[in-house]
Amino acid sequence: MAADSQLHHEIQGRLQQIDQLYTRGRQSIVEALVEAGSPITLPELLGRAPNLTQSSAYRNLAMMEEAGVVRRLVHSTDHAHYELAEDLTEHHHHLICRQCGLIKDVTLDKRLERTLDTAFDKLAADAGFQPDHHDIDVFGTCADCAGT
Amino acid sequence: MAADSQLHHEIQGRLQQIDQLYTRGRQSIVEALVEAGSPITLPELLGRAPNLTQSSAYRNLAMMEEAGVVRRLVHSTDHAHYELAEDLTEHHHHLICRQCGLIKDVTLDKRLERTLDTAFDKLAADAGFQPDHHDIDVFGTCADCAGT
DNA sequence: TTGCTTGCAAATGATTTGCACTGCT
DNA sequence: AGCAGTGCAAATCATTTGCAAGCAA
Repeated sequence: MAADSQLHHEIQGRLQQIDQLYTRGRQSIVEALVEAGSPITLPELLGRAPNLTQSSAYRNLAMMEEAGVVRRLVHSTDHAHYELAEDLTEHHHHLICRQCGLIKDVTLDKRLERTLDTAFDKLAADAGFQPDHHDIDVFGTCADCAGT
Repeated sequence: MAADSQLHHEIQGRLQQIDQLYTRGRQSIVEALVEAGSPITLPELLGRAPNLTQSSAYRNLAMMEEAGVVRRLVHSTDHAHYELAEDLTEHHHHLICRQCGLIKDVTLDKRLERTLDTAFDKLAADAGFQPDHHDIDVFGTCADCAGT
């Protein structure tokens, strides 16, 4: 709970920086994302917070992405998935089930992450890129779908 | 040239396996992807092969994705990008410019790839996943946009 | 011929937007 | 009162699909 109110406070701060209020509806979105625990789609979000309206949810998610509060993931043709920004949670990657679309968060060990960052920095530099973030998605079949 | 006709032959084989012909239009798509050298969007594809029609291009790309000939990348809200399947080219990852959307292919060294695969297999196993592929996208700013 | 492919135009579905209304401050 | 936020309904835009006509085996 303490961690939660800390989170809400931090978020309010980030919204303030772009002159936005942390309204009840926006809090509902954040709470739904926290409770979900992994990236969810807009319909899923509305299911978890029925007080929300589709258009406002889209609007607020877009605004909060601006504010660095949420992140939008696009892996498939249909619904994008949303999760809290990484620096509000933890640096992590995704295990994605090709069958059902389930997305599971996973973390790599620090040493390996450091190795990767070094490798990416070098690669990017060679290509004239200035890297600022990396995503790793591992595709496969989840336990449920494997049993099909 | 030799490598190219080899490629076309291989592709024709893959299409045959799902009872599809390697028609002129489909060849145009593949040629455009080869010439592009990096993932391109549908409008870009049509620009490179003006003989193509939008709907047929979409249809054929979808079918060729089925056949394991092309891959569809979805990183942003707008147009998806298409590239040849990895086993027709080479295992690689993407450097993506946040400003202009440019996507550049890069490869990691074999040793690091092996380390990663091992790590992912372990992670996935712990989560009950059966992994079959990984994508790594490095986001940042490309040389052109950095000069803005 | 005999279907598989194509092109055109219309449909679909996620996301966005206009506008009038509600609720803070 | 005054303006940011919301909900509703209509608009967008990438992608998909139905159908009639063209092309390859």
